This record gives sequence, structure tokens and C-alpha cells, in this order.
Amino acid sequence: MKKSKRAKLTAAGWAVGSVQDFLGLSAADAALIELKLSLSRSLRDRRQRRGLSQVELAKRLRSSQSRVAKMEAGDPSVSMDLLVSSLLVLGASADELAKAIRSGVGRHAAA
Amino acid sequence: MKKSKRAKLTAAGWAVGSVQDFLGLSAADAALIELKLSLSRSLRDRRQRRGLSQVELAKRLRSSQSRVAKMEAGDPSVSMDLLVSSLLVLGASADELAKAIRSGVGRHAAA
DNA sequence: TGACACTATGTCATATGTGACATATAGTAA
DNA sequence: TTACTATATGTCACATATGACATAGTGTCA
Repeated sequence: MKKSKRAKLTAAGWAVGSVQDFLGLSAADAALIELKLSLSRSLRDRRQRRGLSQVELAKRLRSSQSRVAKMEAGDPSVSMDLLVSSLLVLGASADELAKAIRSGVGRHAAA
Repeated sequence: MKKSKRAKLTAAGWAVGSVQDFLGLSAADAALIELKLSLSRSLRDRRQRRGLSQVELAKRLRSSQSRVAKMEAGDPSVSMDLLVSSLLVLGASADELAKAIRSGVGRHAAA
């Protein structure tokens, strides 16, 4: 569960999807990161489609602009719970969530 | 984001799906809870299908038996990150994750 | 009965996430 | 230039999640 590895990755500007197990990153770890990045992108898409600023979305989420920015940036400090609940607040459907999931989880070997 | 509400719900033995907004629970909050419960069930299914005990799974996750039990029980103290990463470690595919997502997120009005 | 394997539940120290704030950067319009 | 809006990033106090441990319950096999 080394979350610090993810910090290293994104801090270094890596396209995480392309380096499945650069460093000690397991396939499952990499898949989780890709999944969250995919949710991040979905969030930004949805927000922009609705013509909302980060400040406005933050208000709806009872959060802050800086946290919304971090969500959209795929910051390691953002949980999947927060990403998903934000998408739900923006009215994301099951289909849309599932779609983001599918595009975020790469193929990986069974453990 | 009142997580305490969820504790009340499950503590009271409610089938969360049937009470979309019992108390002050918003549709998005309820959807998130249902989603996590769905992931919990998927986790137990997968583990049992593999013939693993909670202790054995805990070892693979570098976690503990008690936390695995809580994951499967839908305990409010368990994050979606942990649920999903556990499913990934058990080799869950994108399809399977998406399926769990779909069955966990009820229809709800756009916000 | 006892002994064993499995699961559930409560607690706690520590790790991680969160909202809020300050501040920086980028773009636009006057 | 200034002023304004939107977004990014660092920090921090506080909240929540985590693994570990103890312990209780449940079933099975002698």
C-alpha cells in the first residue's frame, strides 16, 4: 500500500499507465492509480460540461476550491471515496461510473 | 459527508438500498453506501471462490483478519480505496469492478 | 468434553485524508 | 498598468482510516 510511491510517480511527471511496475509498484497498485486518475478526468469533464467553476463545485461538495483542484490533478492525498462521491453529487450515473472504471483499470494478471 | 449517518444506518441493521433518504441522507450519500456494500459483497464472493480464509487474504493484502472482516461486513471505517485495491489484488477485472459498481449505484436525480 | 479453524467486534496508536487558508500563476478586460 | 476570475500548490489542525491486538462467537471433529 505504499502511497509514497504514487507521489514519486506523479511528482516526476510520469504517465502512470505506461509504467505498470516501474519501481516496486505492483500491478494492483498501478491499476488503482490509473483508476483514480480516470475518475479525476471524469470529474473535470463533468464539472466543465456543467459550466461550474471549482469554487462553485466546492460549495456543492461542502469542500474547498483547493481540494477540488487536487481531485482534478490526481493528487495522491485524494481518496477514491471523495472522487466517487463528488461524481455522484454531479449526477454521474452508474453507467458513467462504470465507464470510468473500465477505462481506468488496465488488464493485469490474477494474483 | 456525514459518515456518522452511515454508522447509524448499518448499526440499526437497515437494508440501505431501500431507504434512499431516510434521515438527512442525500441521494449521493446513499448511492455511495450502496456502492461500497456492493464492493463488500464482491470481495467476500471472490475470496470464498478462491477458497481463501480471511487470514490468508489478510496476508496477501498485508493487512489483518479483523480488517478483512470489517471490509466484508461493510463497516463504515473501511474506505473505497481499500475495498477496490483488495479486489484488484484478488485479480478482479475491469468488467467485474464495473459490474459491482453498476449494481451498487442506484438511479438518482442529477444535482 | 476439548481443541482447532474461521469469523466478528471492540479498542488503540499511528498513518492518511480533509477542509480551510494563504499564496502563486495564468488569462482577460479595462 | 490594475483589477478581476479561475486554477494550482503548499501548509496545518483536525478528522478519519488503518493494522494490530485481544477477545468473543460459531462450527467441526475427535
